[in-house]
Formats: sequence, C-alpha cells, structure tokens
Amino acid sequence: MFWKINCIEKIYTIKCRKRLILVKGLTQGVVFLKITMKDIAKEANVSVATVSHVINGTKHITEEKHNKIMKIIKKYNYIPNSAAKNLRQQTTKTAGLVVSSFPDTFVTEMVYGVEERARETGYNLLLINTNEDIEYEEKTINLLHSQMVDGIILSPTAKNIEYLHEFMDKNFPIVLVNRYDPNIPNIPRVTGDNFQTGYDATMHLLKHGHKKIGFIYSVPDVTTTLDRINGYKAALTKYNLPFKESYLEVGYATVNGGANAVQSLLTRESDVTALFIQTDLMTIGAIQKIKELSLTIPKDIAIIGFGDFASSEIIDPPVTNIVLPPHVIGRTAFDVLLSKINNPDYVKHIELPPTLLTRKSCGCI
Amino acid sequence: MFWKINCIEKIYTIKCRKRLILVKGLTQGVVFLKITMKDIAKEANVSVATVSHVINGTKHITEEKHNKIMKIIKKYNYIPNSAAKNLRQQTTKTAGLVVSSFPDTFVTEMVYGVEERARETGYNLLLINTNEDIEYEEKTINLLHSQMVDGIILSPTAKNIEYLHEFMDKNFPIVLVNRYDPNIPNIPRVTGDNFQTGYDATMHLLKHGHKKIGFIYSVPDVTTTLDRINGYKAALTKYNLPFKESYLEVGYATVNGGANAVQSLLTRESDVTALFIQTDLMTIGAIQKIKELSLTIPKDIAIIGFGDFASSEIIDPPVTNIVLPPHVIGRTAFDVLLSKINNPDYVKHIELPPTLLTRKSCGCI
DNA sequence: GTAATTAAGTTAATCGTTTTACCAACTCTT
DNA sequence: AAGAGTTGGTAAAACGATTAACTTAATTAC
Repeated sequence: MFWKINCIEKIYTIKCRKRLILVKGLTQGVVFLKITMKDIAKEANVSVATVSHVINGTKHITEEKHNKIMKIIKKYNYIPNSAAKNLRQQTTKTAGLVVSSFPDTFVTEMVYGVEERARETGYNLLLINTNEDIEYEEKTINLLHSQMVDGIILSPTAKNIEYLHEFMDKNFPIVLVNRYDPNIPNIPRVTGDNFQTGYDATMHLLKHGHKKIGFIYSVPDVTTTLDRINGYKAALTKYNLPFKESYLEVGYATVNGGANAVQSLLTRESDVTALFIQTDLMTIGAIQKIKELSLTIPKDIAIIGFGDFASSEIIDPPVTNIVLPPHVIGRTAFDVLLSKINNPDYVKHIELPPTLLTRKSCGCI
Repeated sequence: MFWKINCIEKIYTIKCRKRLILVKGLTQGVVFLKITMKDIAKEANVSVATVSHVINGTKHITEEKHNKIMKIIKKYNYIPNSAAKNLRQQTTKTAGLVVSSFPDTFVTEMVYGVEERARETGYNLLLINTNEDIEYEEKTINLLHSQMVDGIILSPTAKNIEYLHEFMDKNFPIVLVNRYDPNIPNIPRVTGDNFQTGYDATMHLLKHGHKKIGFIYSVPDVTTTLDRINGYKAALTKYNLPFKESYLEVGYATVNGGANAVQSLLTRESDVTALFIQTDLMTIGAIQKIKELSLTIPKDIAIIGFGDFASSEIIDPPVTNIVLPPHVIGRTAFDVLLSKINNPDYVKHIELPPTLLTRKSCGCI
C-alpha cells in the first residue's frame, strides 16, 4: 500500500483545479490519506469523543466548540468512515434485496418499490440477483448476514428454502416477497393474492363461455405459479369442469418461450379457445405466434395476460390483463422488514388483491 | 443492547427445530451472540491469526490444523464479519450504482448489465436511485465514498457535475454511464453514441422524403438529449434543411408526457409528418394520442422510437426503433470501473454505436 | 457553607478482523 | 557443528469510529 511510507502526521493544503484539497501525509506521488475523526479533533483541539458527539448529537456541546468543529468538518468535507461505524454499532442501515431473476416488468417494478421505500427511510439497498441459482442464493444470504446488512428481502429461487431456518433461529430479519415456502409459515411475507388472481382470470373467461382454457406459466414449482394454478382449478370446479394437466404449459418468462408454449399447447390441445398467460414477455410472444398461425384474437383464441405493461392498450388487439400491484408489494415488503428489524417476533403475511383490466383480447368487452 | 448482560464466554449447543444451533453466551431470553473468529480459534486451540490464514489462504498451515479449523468453521457456519474486514482492509468489494431515475426499459436493462458483471466478478452492488434530485445525488456519493464502496458508477442527474472534481482529486474511482459532463473530460465514461443515434434516425426519415420532423425528448439539458439533437441537426444540415426550435418538445419519459407532447407539438406545428421519440413509454403515449386524433401511422405521421421494447413488433403498426445496447453499456461500465479501481490513472471514453430496426411505423419498409 | 446535582468534555475500551514482525524449531550447507 | 534458510505459528498493532464511565468545574439546594 503506497501510503505506508513513513507518513508525517500533518495535513497539507494543496491547490488543485482552483480549489483547495486537503491531504494528510506526504503529498508527493500518489499519497491520498483519508481524513479521520482524529484529524478533525486535533485541529479543533478537542477529543474525538467530542467530535463524535457533535456529529451524532449524542451529547450537548457548547455552541462555540460545536461551530468550530462543524466548520472544520465542512472544510475537510469529512464524513465518518462507514466501515468503522458499522463495526462498532453492529448495524449498517443497509438492507439486502435478493431476487432470483428479472423476468418481467413485475419484478422490476417491485424492485423500484423496495428501493423507493428504502430511500425514504434512510436505508441503503444492496441489490443481488441470484439468477435462479439456489446455491448462490444461500451463499449470498450467508455473506449478507455477516454484518453487511441489517436484514434481507428475499424473493427465493425455489419453493423449498429449508436453509432459512438457520437464519430464523439466529434471529436474522428476513422477509419473503412474491414467492414463499408454505412449509415455513413463521416468516413474514408480502405477496400478491395469486390464488385469487388465477381464480378471477379463469372465472372471467368461464363466464364468457370458454371451457378449454390453456394456462401458460413461467416457472414450475414456485408458489406464484402453484397458487394461480390452484385458483384456476377452483374456478373450473365451480363450473363443474375437469382440470386437465395437458392444458398447462411452461413458457420460461421470455418472448420466445411464450411463442413456443403456444405452439406446443395448440398442437397438443387444438380445441383450446382461451389462454391465461403469466408474464408480459410471454404474452407478447404468444400474440406474435398466434398471429403467425393466422389465428385471430379474440375470435379464435381469447387472451388474458398477467401484469399491465405500458403497451397493453396499443397492441392489436389491446390486451386484457389481471394485475397485482408490484410497486406496493415492494414498498410494503420493506416496511415489513423494518418491523421485523425492530421487533424480532414480528410475523405477518400480507396478500394484496388482484385487479382485472378488461380490454379486447379476451373478447369479453 | 440485550446481549450486554454479563455474558458467559461459552458456547452452547441448543436443539432447535431438528437441528443444532450454536449460540454464544446465555441462551435464555433473546441472546444471540454471533460466533467470531476468536471462538473458532479457541475451540481449535490456535490463534486467530492462524484461523484468518486458513480462511484467506495467506499462509501455509499444516493439513491437520487446516482441516480441524475448517471443520469447526463449517460446524458453526461461521462467516467472517464483513464490517471488521472492510475496516481493516480499507476495501469492501462493493460498488455503488447511482442512477437518476428508472424512466424506461433502457435504464433498467443497463442496471441489469451492471449487476450481472458485478456478480460475475465477485462484487456486491449498492443500488441508489436519486430520483433526479441533485442534492441527494451529491450527498449519496459522499456517503458511498466514506468506505462504503470501492467505486461508483454514476448516471448523473444533471449535465453539470462540478462537484465530482473533489472526488477525482481524492482519487475515488467514479465512472459515468449514459450521461456525462462535457466539461469534465478526464473521467472515464461509457455511453451510447447519441450523436449518431440522432443522426441515423433523422437521416432515415429524411431519405424517405420527410422534411418536417418532430423531436420528442424526455429531459432537457442532459447529454443524451443534447447529443441526439445535435445529430438531428447535422442530418438536417446535410439535407440543407433549417433547424427549427419549435419542432422540439419535451415529454418527461412517461406515457402521458408522450401523449401531451404530441398534442402540443401538433397544435403548434401541424405540418409535421414524422416524429423521433426518445423513450419507449413516450412512444406508447404518442401512438395512443395519434390514434385518438384519428391520424394513421405512418400515412399521416411516421414514427421512429428509441429503444426496442419487447412489444414493438406486435403494436399496431409495428414500431421502427433505433437502439443502443443498454445491457452491454452496463456491463462495460462495470469493467471500466474495475480498471479505474486497479489503475487510478485510467481514463477512457467508450461510445457504443446504434442500430436501426426498421418496421412499419416509419413508412419506410 | 457544605453536599448534591448538573453540565461539558475526556479517557479508554470496544467492535472483529488482517497483517507485520517476530519466534522457535527444523533442514540444509559447507 | 555453526550459520543460513525455511517452515509453521503467534502476539499484538492497526483499521476508525462509538460510548460507558469518569473527571472537573459550575450550579443549585438546603
């Protein structure tokens, strides 16, 4: 480290680009030592404790000294070293947001919701994308736990997150968002009401005469998918219709995936008259493919998508969507995390209800 | 702090949910002391230095001790405290990404690019959105500078970022992305070639006979906008056409903003036959408004948008877009930051070229 | 006028690592 | 067999803040 060269404990004022820059130690070569609280204290002729008290308002200090210290702090543009502060205080005012991927605008909006609320409450946000890699997820959470963040909002990769028990037992605040593990009920979570989402969308199609409804999901074996399928089943049951496994198809949350899913679903079950599609990109791919197959929407195939992407209204035909409020989910998740941080016993499951936005693509307008 | 109660320096093994949890100190009530390196060392009958060397591979340790220590580490699921590590090493392996807002899929994609590269190189990412608040931006960068991150990727709010001089003089690694300040050339940056973007899009319209071309931008006085306007002007000059200020209109990067911009532009300059629109949401709003006005695209008004959003192809009519590669820009920016961290003298300006994706909306197919 | 209280500052311990400098015990050289 | 090198390990000093406990002086109480 270049600054280990026998430093003179003195602060130089050097001129640099029209402004004064204050540097500690030798100024020849690449020597840029950061100013510390000790330097401030020395210059103000007080102890470091006093400086700390002035900065944090933890003790009353006479106005004279207060002003003197503040002036020096300003002059040096001094900011307390976060690492030292974190170490001593055992807290970082930073939260971790661990998502498994950014498949669609839904997750993106949710991230912005979390970020917004964090900013409002003075927290920093460490964003991590595990890319659906469960080992990386566990590794990451371990790392974050080691004094990097005060708590974590996690949208887990898999439905099975047994490893979280360890952190719960250690009392490390974790809040689940969007996805969860039904076997771990005593962990707070904020999600959309996915059962209702599946139910409402399906009911809407059933009410308008559809009987063979395809269901294109993005990822298997996560609660968002499973709950929506359960809602879908419940609606079918309500109409005394049988549930057929072969009406389900996976689309991997991409445009191409959506197109391929439509292709295989329609070759397998050619009598399908409606589709419920779980992410915006898949919906776009599906519409593309349907047009390619010279079928018309909604005459030949009706469509309900999930998540109201901006272009829904100007697509031909405008797309009916069922939506959950990702931004609110994100904000709420952060608030829940704060509650959990402040009260280790806090456990609450929040489910936000869906809304149906009817447009032409479902033929029901 | 509840753990201040006269702790017994001993580690208990308690049973909890089928697994063993190891806790230091008293186990009654809410006492969860984290295991430290000292505990590991004590149990292994070695010094903390040895444990540290084993963990970091900084010195050769006999296999016997090595294994013993590793076993204990595993048993306790021990991870070194990051705050202490950061403090001692004066580095955090964390980068800050400061953006001014998330107006469109472009910025979002760029963020994912940065995140992806950070993950690949073992860095953590602190994401901050300044919400176009320049004071918050400066405050944030100050905070991050204080030992929270090793460097920053910044997409600044304003064109004028004089305050950065201070950090440059202090040798704190900052890389600009997307936007920059032309008055500060000696700071590395990664952007799209916005001049070329404006030039190419305009040229394409001019080539196909358009002479009165409206330009809807999102934010005034940032380089992305200014450079594209310059490209637009250059193309007009090439065709010996005059530049008219009144063909420019601001749209604030929202759907409604785009719609309003079209409205006011067309009332002011009713003879406009083509529009070049700078963000996806504005494009969507513009198309909505144009349909509302019973004009047809591209017959009455041709459109070129910026940024290829997924639904471009299935909108009616499919939208011609000029694109820059946000994902690559993000990735590249992170690589540049790494270079800057490793070599304080590194300065490079990287500009990535645009691509035109021709579809029906510009009438040129 | 003495004791008790308050106020303003300071001292020094502490947070949990990393890393330099040192030591003791071997192994080679010659 | 003495000196030089090497190897495996440790003690202790950082890193830069916060904060409990203490001091000293000034004020108030009785």
